[in-house]
Amino acid sequence: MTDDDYGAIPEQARDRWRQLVSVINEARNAYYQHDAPTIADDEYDRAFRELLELEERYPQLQTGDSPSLSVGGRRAEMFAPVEHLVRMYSLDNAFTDDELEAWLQRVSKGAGQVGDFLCELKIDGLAVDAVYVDGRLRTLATRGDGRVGEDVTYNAAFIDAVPKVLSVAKGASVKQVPPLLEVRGEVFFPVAAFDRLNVEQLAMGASPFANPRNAAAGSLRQRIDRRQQDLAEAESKAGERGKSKVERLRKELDLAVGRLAELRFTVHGIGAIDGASIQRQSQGYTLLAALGLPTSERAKVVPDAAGVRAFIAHYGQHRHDVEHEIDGVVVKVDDLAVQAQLGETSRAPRWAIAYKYAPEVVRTRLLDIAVNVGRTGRVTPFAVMEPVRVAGSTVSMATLHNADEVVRKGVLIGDMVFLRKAGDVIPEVLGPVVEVRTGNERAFVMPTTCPNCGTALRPEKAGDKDIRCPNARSCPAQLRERLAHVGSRGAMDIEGLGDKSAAALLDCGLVQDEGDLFALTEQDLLRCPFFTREPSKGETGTQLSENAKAMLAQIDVARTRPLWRVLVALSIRHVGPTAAQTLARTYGSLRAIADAETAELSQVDGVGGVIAEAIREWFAVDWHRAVVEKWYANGVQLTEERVQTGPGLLDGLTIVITGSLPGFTRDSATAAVTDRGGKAAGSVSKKTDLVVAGESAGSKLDKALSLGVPVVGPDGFAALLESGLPAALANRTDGPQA
DNA sequence: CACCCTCGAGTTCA
DNA sequence: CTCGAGGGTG
Repeated sequence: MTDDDYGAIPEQARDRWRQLVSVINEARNAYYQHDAPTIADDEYDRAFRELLELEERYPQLQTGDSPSLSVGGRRAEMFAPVEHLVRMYSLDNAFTDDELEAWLQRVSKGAGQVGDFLCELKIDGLAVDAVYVDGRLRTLATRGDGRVGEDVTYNAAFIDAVPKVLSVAKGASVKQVPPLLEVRGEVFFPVAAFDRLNVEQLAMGASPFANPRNAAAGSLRQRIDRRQQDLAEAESKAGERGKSKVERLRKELDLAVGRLAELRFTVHGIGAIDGASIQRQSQGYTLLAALGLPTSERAKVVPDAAGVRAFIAHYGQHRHDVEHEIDGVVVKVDDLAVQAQLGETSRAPRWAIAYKYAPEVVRTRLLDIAVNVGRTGRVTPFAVMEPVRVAGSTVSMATLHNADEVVRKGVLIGDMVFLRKAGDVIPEVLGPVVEVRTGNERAFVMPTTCPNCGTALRPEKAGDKDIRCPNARSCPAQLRERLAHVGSRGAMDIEGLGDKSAAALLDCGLVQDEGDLFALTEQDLLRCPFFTREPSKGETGTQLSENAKAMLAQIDVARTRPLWRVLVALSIRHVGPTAAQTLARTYGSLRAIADAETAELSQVDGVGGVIAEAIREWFAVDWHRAVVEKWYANGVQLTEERVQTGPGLLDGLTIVITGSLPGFTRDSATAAVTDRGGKAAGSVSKKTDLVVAGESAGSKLDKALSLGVPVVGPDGFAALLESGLPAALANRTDGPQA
């Protein structure tokens, strides 16, 4: 039983097809009408390929308006599709050393004798396919989907680095030029040319290219033919008036051609070849070089896995000493017989891998610096950037902390900026690429009034770097953020109460502030479309959505949360989980804390004059006290039994937990420590007694090792909770020192 | 009064 | 993760 021809088409497939068609058509329109792609090329290719596959399976889908029927559609008008003689595979990636080792293992298992490896740099450029017939360039095409690419032969004429005619070098081992030769390589801009190009782009008022790959693709895609036609046309009917137009067109053509001339080309593979036989990949390179094709001087044959590691390590150190940008190293099994033995998967050869260097710094355009108002009124500038892929995800925003920080980083709005992921997670703007400044950039000016409520901003205290919106009572941003904070994991932990629902509750007028939260009823929520859904069969009237019901249930459960969570939820300045826990433990009720003298409060460990005063001031505000009263009236528990904890197993110990531990969440692991009288600190210092490192532990582990703080794994953590520090230390994983 | 250690706050993307 | 800033110690 097959789905072919007359089988029913699953609804999913039809939906997906519609989705793909709209993505593709949209991308084509954007590209041809505005010359500005909405999606990345590989995304387009992926969508197109998926469409073809889908239509192959369900031919009924291929209606007359499918983009697949106009192969490349309008794209074909630009650059005709070219089928590669031999399919161009993509390469599997290794992002970590472990993945590299796994590949080395697989290779040695899959082949009896692997022999040499060929290591080469992975150039950040555009993969192309060149076909030479009788030594003459017949076609140059982009990689496309690996089977079919776009014909850019016309432009190839202007790329000096791509040989148009091959000839045999004197003294070469080959006797003659092969009658048919298909080579693969990378077209790229050297870093210096790339920077110049971006300066040019900016001068023309166009966006700079984010990376050399985009620049190479953009340059290769230029309609040189059309520009030439336009120029010829203008010249033929050039009156006095048309003269400036001719000049302009000529200048543009020169620029476009000049760009192509700056492209470099490095070959790194053979597709089809007639009239020559080779046994090794490296031998192939020698042959190509002998024919006058540009091969990399940096490719190196190494005898074993150790050689591979050394090559990778070397260029990891000297990444930026090369004239082009490198995103990694390609490792290939050199022996073609072994390559054949290992074979290919459906998408990539098993005999090669692309090792990608890990910590990435990319460039992108700083479009704007906007400001955000947080729950405490703090005004934080953040960078709004052209979305760019860095270290595994697409980033478009990054915090800039405060106005001083913007000045310190020296970035201007409109700058090209360096961006990285700090700790591989949090995007961080490093600074501007000053070389490509045009003078059109403008400095960021910190607003003086709140963008949300218009209140004049001011620092809380003289000398503070942060400036704040003092309108805590009615600034919409602060209200929303505070409300969402009540629901957050560190506070009352109400699932379903986040930014979105907080905004909805306020917009619909269901709450005036966080005080009304615990009085919410089903009837209330029904008045707000955000929390409702259409009635299904058999129901009458608008219904509460499942999410809304769940949120109400969570709000109900939250009424009996421990006192410290209530304290955190109130957003009292400087009172976070740690201070709240000591306060709750010391006083046992919110009333006692509200009534305490500042002198008394500041005796509490971790609470000093500033925090004590902040607490007193908070409770002195009428509407703050009203919040507490409303919560109390609606059943929120404001006291807790002071559990007399006997001497704990971990009394006086400071433990830092990093990474993920099997069987624990971050919170439950810290709770396990504090329950036993220990202190679960957030950062490692000399005072740390023990670091518990779980899966994928990060910089804290490094810090511990450098400070000589003992480190244990999950086993050690179990021992710690069971029988204390000495038992845990028996499980040290950092190489115990005496 | 330095300094170091912590905490709080804001924050990104899938 | 990073910055700012409070708390505590020498």
